[in-house]
Amino acid sequence: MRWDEIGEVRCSVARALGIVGDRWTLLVIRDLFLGLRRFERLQRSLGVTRHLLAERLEKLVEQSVVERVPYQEKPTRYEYRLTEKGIDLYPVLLALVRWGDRWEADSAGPPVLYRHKGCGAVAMPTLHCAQCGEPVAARDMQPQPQPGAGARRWTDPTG
Amino acid sequence: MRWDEIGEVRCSVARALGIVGDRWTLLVIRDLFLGLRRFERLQRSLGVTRHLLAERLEKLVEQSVVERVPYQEKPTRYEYRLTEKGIDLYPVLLALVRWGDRWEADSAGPPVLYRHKGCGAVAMPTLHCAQCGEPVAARDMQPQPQPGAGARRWTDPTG
DNA sequence: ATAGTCAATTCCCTTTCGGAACTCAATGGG
DNA sequence: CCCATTGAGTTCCGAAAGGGAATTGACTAT
Repeated sequence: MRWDEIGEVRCSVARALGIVGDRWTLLVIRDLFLGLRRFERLQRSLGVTRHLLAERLEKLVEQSVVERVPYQEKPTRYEYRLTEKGIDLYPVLLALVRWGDRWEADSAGPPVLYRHKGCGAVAMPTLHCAQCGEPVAARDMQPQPQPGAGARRWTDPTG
Repeated sequence: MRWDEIGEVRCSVARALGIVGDRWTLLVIRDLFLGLRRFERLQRSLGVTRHLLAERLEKLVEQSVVERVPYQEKPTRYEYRLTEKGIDLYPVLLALVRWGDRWEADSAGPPVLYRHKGCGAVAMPTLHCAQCGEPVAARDMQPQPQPGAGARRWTDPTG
C-alpha cells in the first residue's frame, strides 16, 4: 500500500494521519497554534525548505485544516489560519507535548508549561472518561470494532 | 533543517515527532495496541513494505518505544511489544482517533467505539484539567515558555 | 523430498526531500 | 530614476527515502 492511499482505509487513525501524518505537517500546525501565520515566519521558525512548506500548506488548505486569507492588497499577500477543524487538533498536539515532556525532556525540564485559564493550575491536561470523569489510561479502555470495520481480534497489548 | 535533526530541537512536539513522526510509525504503534506483535502480521495488516517495516521497528526498538523479545527458539523468532514508553503513546493515538472520527468518518460512523472499563460508558475520553477536572479546549490553555525555550511571542491563534 | 512459515535482506526503479537560486509585485531610500 | 528589500512563492537538481518484488536462511509439517 502506498502512503497516499492511507486515507481511504476505514480507520480513524489512518485517515487522520493521511491528512496530518506527513513529516513537518504537525510542526506547521504547532506553529500556527503558537500564533505564526505568515509563510516567511513559518519558514524561518521551522527551518523547512520553502518548497516543502508551500506544499504542506496547500494540502492543509485543501483539507480545510487551514485557511488562506488575504491580509493586504497591492500586492495581495496571504496568511494561514487554523480553521475549526485545525483547532480541533489541539488534543493531538497536547498529547505529543505530554509524551515529549515525559520521555524526551532534558535536565532543564519541559520547555513550555501550560496554565489552565479556568482554575489557574499549571499542569498538562490528561485524558478522562467523558462520562464518569475518571482519568483513563490505555488499559482502561476496551475498543469495540463496529460492523464492517474488518473485524480484528483484540488482544490486550498492555497486559 | 533536515528531518533527522528535528529531535534535537528544544520542543517536546518536535522531539516526539522525531521518534514517532515518520510515515507509518504511528500506524505500526496502532497495530501493536491492537495486539499484533509479529512481523508477518504487522506487514499484512499495514500493507507496508517489509523493508520499511523492519526499519521502523528497528528505530522504535532503539528509542525504547518497542521491545524485541524472542518467543521461540530454533530458530529464534522475535516479536515486538510496546514498552511503558510505547504504551504511554495511547493518548496520542486516541486523540487522532477522536479527530478522525469527528472529521473524516464516513456515513457508517466511527469504525471502532471505545468503552471505559471503569464505568461502562461508550465514549471517547476527552482532555480535562488535571487539577480541577474541567474539560479543556485549545482556548482554555495558556502556554508559558520557560527560560531558555527560545522565547516566542504568543498570539492567540484561536481568537 | 517438498512445501510452508517467519523474519528479514537485496535489488532496482520511482518519488520525495533538501538546498540554493530565481520570479514577481510592490515599497523605501538616495 | 535606480537599486535594495520584503513577502510569497516557484524552479532546478542532486541526494535520500520509499515501493514492489524476489531471494535468503533457518527451521517445521506432510
